[in-house]
Amino acid sequence: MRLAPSPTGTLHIGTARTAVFNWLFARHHGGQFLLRIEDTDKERSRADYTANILEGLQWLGLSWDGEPVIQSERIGAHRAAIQQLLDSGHAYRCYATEAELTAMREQQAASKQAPRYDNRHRDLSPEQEQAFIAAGREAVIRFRIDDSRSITWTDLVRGDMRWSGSDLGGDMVIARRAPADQIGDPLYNLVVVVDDAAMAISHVIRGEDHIANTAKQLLLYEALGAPAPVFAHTPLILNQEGKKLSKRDGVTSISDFRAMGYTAPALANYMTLLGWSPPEGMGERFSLAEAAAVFGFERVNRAGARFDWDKLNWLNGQVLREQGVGPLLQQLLPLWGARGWAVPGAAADGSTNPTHTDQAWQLQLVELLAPSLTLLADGVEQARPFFERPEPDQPAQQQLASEGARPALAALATALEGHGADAPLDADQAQAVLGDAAASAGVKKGVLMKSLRAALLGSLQGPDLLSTLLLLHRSGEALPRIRCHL
RNA sequence: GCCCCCAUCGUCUAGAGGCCUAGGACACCUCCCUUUCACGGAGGCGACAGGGGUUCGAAUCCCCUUGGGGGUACCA
Repeated sequence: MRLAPSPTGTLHIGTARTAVFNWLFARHHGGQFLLRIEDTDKERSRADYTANILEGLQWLGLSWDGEPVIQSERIGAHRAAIQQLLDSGHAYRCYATEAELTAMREQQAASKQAPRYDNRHRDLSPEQEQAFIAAGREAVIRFRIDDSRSITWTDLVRGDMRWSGSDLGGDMVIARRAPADQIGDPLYNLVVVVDDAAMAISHVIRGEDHIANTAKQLLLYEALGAPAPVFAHTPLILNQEGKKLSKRDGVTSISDFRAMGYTAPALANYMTLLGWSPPEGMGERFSLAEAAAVFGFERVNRAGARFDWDKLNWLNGQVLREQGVGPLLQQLLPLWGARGWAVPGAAADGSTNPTHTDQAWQLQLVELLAPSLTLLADGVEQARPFFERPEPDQPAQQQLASEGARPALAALATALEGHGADAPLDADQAQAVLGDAAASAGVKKGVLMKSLRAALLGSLQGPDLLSTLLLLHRSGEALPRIRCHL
């Protein structure tokens, strides 16, 4: 198997999904998963894109075998193959100019005909060729496509496929324009076939958008005398409108998903689910390794699948929680650190709160926050009020200004002082303190709780209040936050 | 225009002629848990595009229609 991305952009989710299927199939059968960087389009290829693609695959856990093949380094083999096709009469030079071809297409369009090369230079006499050359014309190299040919193959996803040679658009260009005594830059279809053959690829697994290329490539394999691989054309990932997902659809790069806080297991899981369904009883939450154990094209769907953020989000939340608070804390720590939180001697206000660097305290905080996380980044914003004193939002301000709020908080402050500002506080004790405060202030406990939440978090929504109180009390923040609203 | 492909809840899908009163997941709604939100638990809403065949019997097979998608480069 192989993945053959072209470094003309960052690792796209469609490419990544193709990689997933290749990887799954390779691992399932104990085959090899190779990489080939298709950088023959010098205009658009960039080294940083190659780096981005490799990084993305690595991050997703799609390990490949051996060193990636750099296609541009194989130009010798490509030229040799073209020479072979020229020698065997499968290919020839076409001297038609850009302008001539454009005119031809316009004429075809005007008469409502399918645009195609009319094979005008297929059987030029040596004299005619000399005339073109003498006139200073350069030539592309075209591969003969017999209109009467029928091309068939059995696709692992789509079953028996049949293509007519006459629907391939005429003799195809396999080398760019160049002086007639040279071979110009080899083009995609030729290069893919030469490289796949050289790499001994047995199964070509790629997107549905390559189906038409398959017919052309099969003809090339035949002319080159190379055995053709088995093909599997997977359905495409569609956008909300049901069209092929493209860069224009916003977030489509693996690196973007990563930056947004999506985890590799969730993304890989989701991409696998887009077009493949696990066997009965397996559930929808699985690792790549688990999927590889049972993967096969029998369970790959034929219709395109729309990308759905809701489900990805759900999966990501699942993954975040399933790993447990320890690993979750380890992932959060760098993000917190970037904000100056939980870093010894680098608290946001310049001071140091020793409790913030206490691991037991941190673990409790993560445990408190975990249920509400969708993205890892949520664990930053939601942790904020535990490291920085929050500015109450509108609803919280209203609550704090409401009747009963101040007496309730005053009573609570007193009760807390009575317990001891520095004395350890456990859940039972906190409940007792809360009960006492409500009673002595003569307010309903609901009022007290709501007001306390507003004072502590600056918001009427948030994690479990009792645990929040406990955590903030330990960091010495509970009492000050209550007092400042008195 | 031409060629090819596809078609089950809003979305992703299960279903390979009787196990289907069409199953699951996400989303949505209700309830429970919880003096908030979320998590979790229990329910609910919700689909075989249409029309012809074949068959004792069709979501499953065939044909047509409709709809959607992909391709049609001297890009990959």
